Amino acid sequence: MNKKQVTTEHHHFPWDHPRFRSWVAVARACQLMQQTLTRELVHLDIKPPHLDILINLYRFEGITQQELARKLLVGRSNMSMLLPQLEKRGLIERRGDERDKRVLRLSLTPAGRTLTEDAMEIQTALIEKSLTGSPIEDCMTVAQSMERIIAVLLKEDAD
Amino acid sequence: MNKKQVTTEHHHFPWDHPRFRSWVAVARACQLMQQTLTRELVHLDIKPPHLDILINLYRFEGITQQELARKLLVGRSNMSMLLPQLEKRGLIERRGDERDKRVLRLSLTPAGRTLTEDAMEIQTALIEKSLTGSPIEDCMTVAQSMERIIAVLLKEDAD
DNA sequence: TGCTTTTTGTTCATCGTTGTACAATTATGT
DNA sequence: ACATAATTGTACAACGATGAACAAAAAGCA
Repeated sequence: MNKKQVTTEHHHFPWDHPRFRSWVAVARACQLMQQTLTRELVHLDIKPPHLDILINLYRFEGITQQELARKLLVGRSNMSMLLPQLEKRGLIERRGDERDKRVLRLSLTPAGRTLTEDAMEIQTALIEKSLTGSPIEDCMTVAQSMERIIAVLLKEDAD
Repeated sequence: MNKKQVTTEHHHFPWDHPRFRSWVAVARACQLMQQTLTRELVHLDIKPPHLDILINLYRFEGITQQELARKLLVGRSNMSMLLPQLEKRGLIERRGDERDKRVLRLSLTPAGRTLTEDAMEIQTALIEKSLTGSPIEDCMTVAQSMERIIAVLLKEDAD
C-alpha cells in the first residue's frame, strides 16, 4: 500500500480530511489568541470586543453604529450595549448628526485615543510574537486563504 | 517619494504590518465560519459549542469532563453547564467511575451518535465549500502556521 | 402632500463563557 | 496514620452576543 494512493482512500471521519484538520487548527489558534489577548489587556481594563471597537474608531472617525457593527460582523444591539459603557468611561463620544437625526457619529476622546494606542501596541506585540515562527510569505498565503473563505461566506450571507 | 521605499518606511499603524493584517483576516474568517455554522446547525437544534463536545465524545469515548474542557480550551464550569443539557436531551450519558468517585465518564447514546454524524457532515461540507478555493498545499501551510501559533501560546500559558 | 417602506438605534429575554467560591474525593508527605 | 495539598465537578453572579420587538426618523412613491 503506497501512500500516494490517497485519491482512492475514503475519508470516513472528518478529522481525516486535510482541510478539516487545517480548519480545526485555525479555530483553536483563534480561541487561544483571544484568551491570551484578554489576559494581556486586563491591565487596561478592556477586552477584545472593546479593542475592536476602539481600533475602528481610531481608523474611521465619525463612523456610525450601524457601519461599525457591520465591520465587526456583529449585530446593532451589541453596539447599543457596549458603546454606552465606553462613553461613560470617557473613551468615546457619540454626537448626533444634524442632517440625519437617526444616526450617532462616533469618535475617540483624547483619553480613548491614548488607551487605544497602548492597547494596539500590546496586540501587535502579541501577534508578532505568535507569528515570528512563520515567514512572511506563509503569512501571505494564510491571508489569501482567509480572504477567500471570507468572500465565500459573505456571498453565502446574501440569500 | 517612491512607493518602493517601503523598506525604510516605519510602520506607524498596526494595520500596516503584514502579520497584523494576516491575523485580522484569520479572526474574521473564524467569526464568519462560526456564524454560518450556527445557521446551518439550527435545524438539528444544536450550536457549535455542543457540536465540539459531541465530536470529542465521538472520538474519545469515556472521556472526563476535565479532559474534555482541556481539549476544548474552556473552563470546567462551562462543561458543568452544557453537559446536563445534552444529557437531558438523551444525547450523552454521564457515568461515575468506581475507582475515582470524583470523575464522570462521558459517552454518546445511539441518538447522540446519529445526531453527531449528521452534524459532522454539515460541518465538513461547509469547510470543504469554504476552502475549495485554496489548494491543499496552501491548507497545509495554514495548518503549520496555526500549529506554531498554538504551540507559542500554550507555552505562554505555562506561567 | 400623505402613505408605506426602510433605516437606525434601543430594549429585553435568552444563551454561552468566565472566574470565583465551594464540597467531595484523592494524592502527597511527614 | 494523619494532616495538608491537589483534583474534579457544581453553583452562582457577571458579562458579551444574539434575535425579536419597538420607536423615531428618513426615503420612496402614489
